[in-house]
Amino acid sequence: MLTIGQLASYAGVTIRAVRHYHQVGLMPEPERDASGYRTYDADAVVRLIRIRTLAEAGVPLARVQELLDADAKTFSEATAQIDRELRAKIRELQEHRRRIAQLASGDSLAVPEAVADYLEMVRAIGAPELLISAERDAWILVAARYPDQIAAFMEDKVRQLEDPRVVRFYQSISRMLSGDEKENEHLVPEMADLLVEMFEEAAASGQLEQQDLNMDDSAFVQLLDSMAEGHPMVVQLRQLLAERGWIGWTKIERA
Amino acid sequence: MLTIGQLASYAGVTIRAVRHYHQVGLMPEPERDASGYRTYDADAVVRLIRIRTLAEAGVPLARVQELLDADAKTFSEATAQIDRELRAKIRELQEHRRRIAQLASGDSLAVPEAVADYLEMVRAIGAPELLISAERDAWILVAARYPDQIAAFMEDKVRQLEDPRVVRFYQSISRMLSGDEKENEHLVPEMADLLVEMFEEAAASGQLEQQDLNMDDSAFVQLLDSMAEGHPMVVQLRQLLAERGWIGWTKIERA
DNA sequence: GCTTGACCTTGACGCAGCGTCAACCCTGCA
DNA sequence: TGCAGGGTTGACGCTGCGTCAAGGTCAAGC
Repeated sequence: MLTIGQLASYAGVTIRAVRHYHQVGLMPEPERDASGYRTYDADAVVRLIRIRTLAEAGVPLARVQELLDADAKTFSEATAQIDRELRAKIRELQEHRRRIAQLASGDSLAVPEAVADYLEMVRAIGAPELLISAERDAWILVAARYPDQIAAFMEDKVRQLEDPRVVRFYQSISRMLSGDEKENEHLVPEMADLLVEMFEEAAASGQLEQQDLNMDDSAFVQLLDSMAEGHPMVVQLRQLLAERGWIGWTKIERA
Repeated sequence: MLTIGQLASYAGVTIRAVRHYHQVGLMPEPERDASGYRTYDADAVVRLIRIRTLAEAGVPLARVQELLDADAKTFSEATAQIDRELRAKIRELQEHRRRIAQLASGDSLAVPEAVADYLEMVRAIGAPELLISAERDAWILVAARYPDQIAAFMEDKVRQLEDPRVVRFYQSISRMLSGDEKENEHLVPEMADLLVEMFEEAAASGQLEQQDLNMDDSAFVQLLDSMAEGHPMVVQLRQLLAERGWIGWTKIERA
């Protein structure tokens, strides 16, 4: 007769594993000796080795029993099923590897490549890092909300950068952030004028209606607005724009 | 301001996941409104999306924090590390697939191929299934105890099958199991004679000493003996062998 | 006969990442 | 005012054991 330790060592498993198999009903609890020790015979070793063999092949414990007393047909069906599950897990992990590799190579966490490219252009024209980082956050939101449209949005934004006034606008922001208060008193109204000029053009060419189609979720627009309003400059600008008849920020509308 | 449901839906995760992230400290618990509801802002959405992005790439939650505020170098080291872990898991699963395939194709659970081949030969010479199944169990034990030597053991056993007396011995067992009591009274002493004859030869050619080298674990020998003693025929045979000066079963010795 | 160390016992938490009740409160709309 | 559809905390479930904790038991050496 064997103790649990001898059983476990003959079968090449841990004592804890044996007790676990008792607990889940894979092996019946054996007789106890006078002092309460479990006593095993050779058949228990054989059964335990069979269990171990299946477990080491990736068979979930919950299905080991069914495989142990399966006929050839049932057995091969079950192994085929388990193999499918193993393949699925492997595919999942490979997908993880793909994503990890993308993150490692990619510019910045959680933004699609198109956004990263756009942000690089914005940086190139001299926008401050503070703004770039704020834009990145905003576009992360947009990309999560409209994953299919983010590429089109970025095309639009890149085209807008061709307008020298847009470039001037970003550069003004840069000057504002590094400059002193006094200078900013000129700057902000100038920027408002610039924006109004562009808004009028956009309205004339029908671009404002296109905006309506894209940004149909007003709660989401409010959310993006709320991010921008973290900066006093935006608040100030929106005030001036409102005086000139334009409201909104993420989504621009005539008052 | 957002509720937890809105936050979760913007970020594309479940409410339960958000609460879990609070619990493990990945996201700080936000302010509550008058009625105890959690209230979130846009930054929370951004943070949550970043977390989701990492989690979906297979980064363990415990390391997400560290990756979120890592510089480029730390980040790439960490992702390399995680990729190694993913590869290791994939290898493990592939090993499981290999084993499952072996089991599916193999003759019988948990026996090495050499044993399965030997058992097939035993079956071919007309041994009864009961004995084959008992032999299989015994060899499962031996293979687990001496994995490196099992192939050599099988070579020995296959060679033994070339002796016509061994074949006759197995066939006698077959007759015994199917025959009636009266006939067995002759059979068992005959079998004992046959065994003694072979033992004497083995002793003369020095094969018994080789046995000593292989079976050095006396507790294990006892274990195997105990399996055989499940059958009254073995008990009877051992009695007769003992009278003729031979003791043991798994390991044969002169009295 | 006593100590020592190795082995046995049960019980319970821990791990990863949430899913899924349960039982109850809050809010907005008809 | 009632109801549907949010929200809240709390706790168990899943997988396969590892790892304490707090003992009782056994064999061996003194």
